[in-house]
Amino acid sequence: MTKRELTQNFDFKEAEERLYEWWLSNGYFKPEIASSDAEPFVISMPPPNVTGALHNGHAMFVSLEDLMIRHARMNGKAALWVPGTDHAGIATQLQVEKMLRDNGTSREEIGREAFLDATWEWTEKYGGRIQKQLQRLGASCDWDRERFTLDEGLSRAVGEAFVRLWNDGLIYKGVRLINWSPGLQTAVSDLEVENEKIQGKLYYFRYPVEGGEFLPVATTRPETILGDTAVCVHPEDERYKRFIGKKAYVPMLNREIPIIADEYVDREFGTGALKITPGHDFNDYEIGLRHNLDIINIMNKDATLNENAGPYAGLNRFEAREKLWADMTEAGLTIEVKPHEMTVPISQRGGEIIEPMVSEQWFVKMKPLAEKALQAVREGHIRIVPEHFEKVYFHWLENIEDWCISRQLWWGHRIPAWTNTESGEIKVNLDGPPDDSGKWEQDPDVLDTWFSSALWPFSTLGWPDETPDLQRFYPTDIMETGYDILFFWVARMIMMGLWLTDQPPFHTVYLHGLIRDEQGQKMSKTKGNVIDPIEVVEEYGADALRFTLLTGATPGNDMNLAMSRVEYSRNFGNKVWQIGRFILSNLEDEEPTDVPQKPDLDLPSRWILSRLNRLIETVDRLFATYQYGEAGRQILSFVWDEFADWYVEMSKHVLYGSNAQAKSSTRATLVHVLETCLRLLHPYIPFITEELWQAIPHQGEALIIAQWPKADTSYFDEEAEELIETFKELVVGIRNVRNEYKVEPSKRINALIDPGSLKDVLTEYSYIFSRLCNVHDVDLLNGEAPTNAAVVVSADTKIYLPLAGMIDLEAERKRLEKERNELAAQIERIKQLLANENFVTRAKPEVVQRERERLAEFEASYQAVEERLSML
RNA sequence: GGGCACUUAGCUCAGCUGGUUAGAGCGCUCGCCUUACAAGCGAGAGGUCGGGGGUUCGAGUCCCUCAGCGCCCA
Repeated sequence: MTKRELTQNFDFKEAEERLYEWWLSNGYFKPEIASSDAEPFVISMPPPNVTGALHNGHAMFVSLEDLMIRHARMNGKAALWVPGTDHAGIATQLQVEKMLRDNGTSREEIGREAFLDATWEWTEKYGGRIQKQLQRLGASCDWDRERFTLDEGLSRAVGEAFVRLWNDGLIYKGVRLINWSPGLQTAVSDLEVENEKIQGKLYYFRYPVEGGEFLPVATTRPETILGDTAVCVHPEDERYKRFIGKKAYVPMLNREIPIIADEYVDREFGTGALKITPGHDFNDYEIGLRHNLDIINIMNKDATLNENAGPYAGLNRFEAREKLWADMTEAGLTIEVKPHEMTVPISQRGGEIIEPMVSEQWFVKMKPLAEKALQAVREGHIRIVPEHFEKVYFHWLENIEDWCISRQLWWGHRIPAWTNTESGEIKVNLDGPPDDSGKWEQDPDVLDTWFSSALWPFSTLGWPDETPDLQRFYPTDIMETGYDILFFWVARMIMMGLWLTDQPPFHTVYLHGLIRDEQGQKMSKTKGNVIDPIEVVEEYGADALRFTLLTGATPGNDMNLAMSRVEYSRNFGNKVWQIGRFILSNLEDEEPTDVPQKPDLDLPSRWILSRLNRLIETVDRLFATYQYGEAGRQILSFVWDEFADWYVEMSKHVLYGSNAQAKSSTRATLVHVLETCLRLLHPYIPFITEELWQAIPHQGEALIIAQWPKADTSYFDEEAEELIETFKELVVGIRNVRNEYKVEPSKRINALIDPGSLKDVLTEYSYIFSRLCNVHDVDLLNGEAPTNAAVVVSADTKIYLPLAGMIDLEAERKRLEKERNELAAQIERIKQLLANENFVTRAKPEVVQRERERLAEFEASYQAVEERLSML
């Protein structure tokens, strides 16, 4: 490949789409790019809503999962990332219903079949948008294997799962109190209900009791009085004991109900007497079951009151509350109304208040499924990162309730159950009615969308068929998603996977946090603080967004996304680009693709290669424990703070010099270090690294399939690292002096070195001073140290900077005294440490040794500063 | 009510096998267009790591406790 002239900056707008297309068309995203016997590495993408648009949660999972996939691919694995979308029952149906309303019709009007046609049209129109947006972020998933929860294969999987669970006795149909969404007109599961704290009221009133007495009762929902089937007191409550067993009369309806006793009652709350409405309250429902109470449903599907509410029929819940209370007041039955903080159940989707209602629905019996899921994590077959979410997972599964899976919607997988119109018998059958009698009616409901999502890791690979993909790529490896759907999705996948495939669907769950705005506020349209990832990509490039998300968060913790961080990430990309430009412009005709021979390496090269290989080792260690953020920061720090700021600067002396062999060796080192860094960075910032890699000398056809670097410990070079440390200390010291004495940056000054024990190396590499702190002549000190000079000290090395006419002896004394005091404090601290016998005997030997060495250095420096002070 | 996290520089956050003088970005001060980079370079200021107690030779890091803030479940 011929070298390209690099533009001044990376033109991500031009390059991103081109590179993506190129990767895609070369089949790099497919696991088949690896050798046929390669170990697979598989991630199932959390399927976004088919008609949805990209938000930061998507950007987060793409960044993380693409990083994992690219890393695995570079490690020679058969990396497979299965993409797809979710039919999102409620959300999509709501969108289509709104469209129908806007067109002056409704789903009821056009009927089920036409509605489904309209919804398919809708998904075809708006589906695909999210895929393109994922691609803009660089998602290297295998689009040939893309799936949709409602496509034919997955629908078959859903049917199969339903049948198996039914046959195993884990699915049942029953009448129970469920969460009803009056706005959506469907049942929802416990998880789809959110509890919101509100400032409500507690209503105190008098419950009429036989014999003309009254029992004081308090309630937060007076309208449910109409559905009361008992009044309950604590069995040991002296105030009310005598009422137990008597009859009470429902206010305004005069329906007769019993007064019962149950220890559930909290004597401290309200009046200590509880009205029981089993038809509209979960706690009351439980009490009702215990006491065999009647269950009266007083509401219609739209939460208006029904005929059981007598004169209040037809009113909605809130009107009924007002009217009933007014009527009771008139009847002299009310006592008082007090402000009361309470929680109300809110629909996750519709936002309206959920009504507990008795209804016939389909349920999955969860206990047997949960048992297996608990075991899998307890026994370590599945690991959750970060670990503390395991506790959350345990707690939820240990207290799990049955899952209401039927939805009174049309968009979704229709329940494959048939009811005999004559006998009422229920049969589950996948392909049409159980027989041709014409007496079977299919259940009108569809399944909760999460039911199909729960099968995702294996249904996308072909289950229930034993396809080659299922055999090779299942179980998958990592499930990466947000902690907010741990119960909704992750736990259910684990349960279904274990039950239906006898295997954990993945061995690791990696949970990321939520993305908030810079102030830590949740992003919302109403607050107007939403950051659109696509806009960020357009302004700063996909790499910048990815790098920010990857290095700005730790597993399981929320992240506050600040645009200043995105900008910084973009700047880092630019820094990498500029290093590339510098190296390319200094290669002349050389095309080094190997590291130079070790004997040819100069000190700076030995140093940077040692640092590079340590970096690789560190990054590998961090990757092994999923610490991608820390790994990314380490790479940045190496590239910017060590490679660019020091090695590249030092290399200029050689590159601009005349020693051909030294030039060659330095060029090779520059290319090698950059090329290795590009490989390390590729999973983070795939676009700019691929573009740059193609431009510099390299082996292989594409960075995306290049080998992940391996640390070569033979490059570890403690001596070089210590020497360069000393150089850096001296250089910073000289720059500091220049700054303090306000020496013009452009002015070249001279230096006299008293090299102490480092004579040879300081002499050989004295150019470092001239190049990095603009020092003109660097000479060895001959004889007496000059008086009119500032001094920089590191251990037994001293550098004098004769600044004729600029040195204020008093200022120099102060500067050195400050330094002396700091050194003295350090020496004192270490001496105390070493005087502590416990430290010397119990601390690790290398720690003690290190402290001894440091003490020696500090003492040498101290002595030098002291000497200098005495001369001034 | 139960459970789980969090509290580190002015702001936003790293710091996961306990071990140099606790780091970064933004912001702030001073100085620089030094032929890869002003999306940059150089030099700085700024923190008793929420309070208290404990374990340890040694604690931002482990344990207990209190406080504050947040999330999940009921």
